[in-house]
Amino acid sequence: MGRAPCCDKASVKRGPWSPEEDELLRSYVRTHGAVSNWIALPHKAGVNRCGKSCRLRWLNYLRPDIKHGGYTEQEDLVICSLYNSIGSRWSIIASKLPGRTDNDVKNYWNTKLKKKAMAMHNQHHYHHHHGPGRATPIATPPPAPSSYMQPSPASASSAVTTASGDAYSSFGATTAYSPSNQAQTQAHLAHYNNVNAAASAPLAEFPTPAVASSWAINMAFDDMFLPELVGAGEFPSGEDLFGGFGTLLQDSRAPSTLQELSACYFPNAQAEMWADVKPPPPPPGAGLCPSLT
DNA sequence: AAGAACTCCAACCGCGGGGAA
DNA sequence: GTTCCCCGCGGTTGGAGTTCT
Repeated sequence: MGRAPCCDKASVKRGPWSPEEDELLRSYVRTHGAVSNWIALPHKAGVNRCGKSCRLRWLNYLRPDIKHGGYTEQEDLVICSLYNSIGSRWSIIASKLPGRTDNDVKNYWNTKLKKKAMAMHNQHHYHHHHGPGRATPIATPPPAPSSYMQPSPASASSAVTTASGDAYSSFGATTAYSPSNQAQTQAHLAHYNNVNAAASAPLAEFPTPAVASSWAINMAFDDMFLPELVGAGEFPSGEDLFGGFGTLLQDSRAPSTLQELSACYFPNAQAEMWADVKPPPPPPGAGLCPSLT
């Protein structure tokens, strides 16, 4: 026994919306404010459409704050990282991108971003298997700011620790930070600091969006841990955006969450972007990016 | 120039969750 | 506790537009 249809599909119009229909819906919402009953709306607004269709049209197209197209590299990163972290929870991902809708983000991912990620994944694999001498050149990542790389005593991951080439697996290297690789990490840090000391530009506390973007472009997408790249149907509970970091998240001492991690990568993002990703209260002195605070 | 192939995205569909009765 | 109804979500589709051959 199936579910009763929400409306009489035979008697309502379907397909693309006309400007007149858009205006009817827009003016109704403008007059009456937030819609409490979408099923009743078509009759009240004089639109011969299914209520669900009206809701979708409003949410995805007519809302005044909607942005279409023109995704920035920062938004790409947010989408990739959140997709990696939580999967195809488009409404949640879209909620972190002001002006974007779940449908828009989903379409963007399916039509463009996924291909971009796959292309970079393939490029990385070629580079990995054939060596740098034969590989399609992958641009050298820009220097990572030392503050990125400072491991936290209480919690850290390769996402913010290692500074080697693999360290550019910043969105999901699979090896978590551990005390045993701290020395190596510090060596990498020193290397990066030296490199940057030699450079004219001093290390910024965070990369500018442009630097962050190019950095993201150059990072190993292999390490982004995209589920389709690793053949994972579901995300194991211990795996998340930052690879083995998930296990750290399960550690009650570890205060870090996507919010905090994201804040490391997108320091200029609006605070409310991450507002509903609540970290557990950090113990004193603990934190993923203590040097950044 | 024309048809095929591909890309993009608005819209549809069915399902699950949650609140009200 | 159960049923009903609506909302919101994620997956999928259809078709317009664009690029390729």
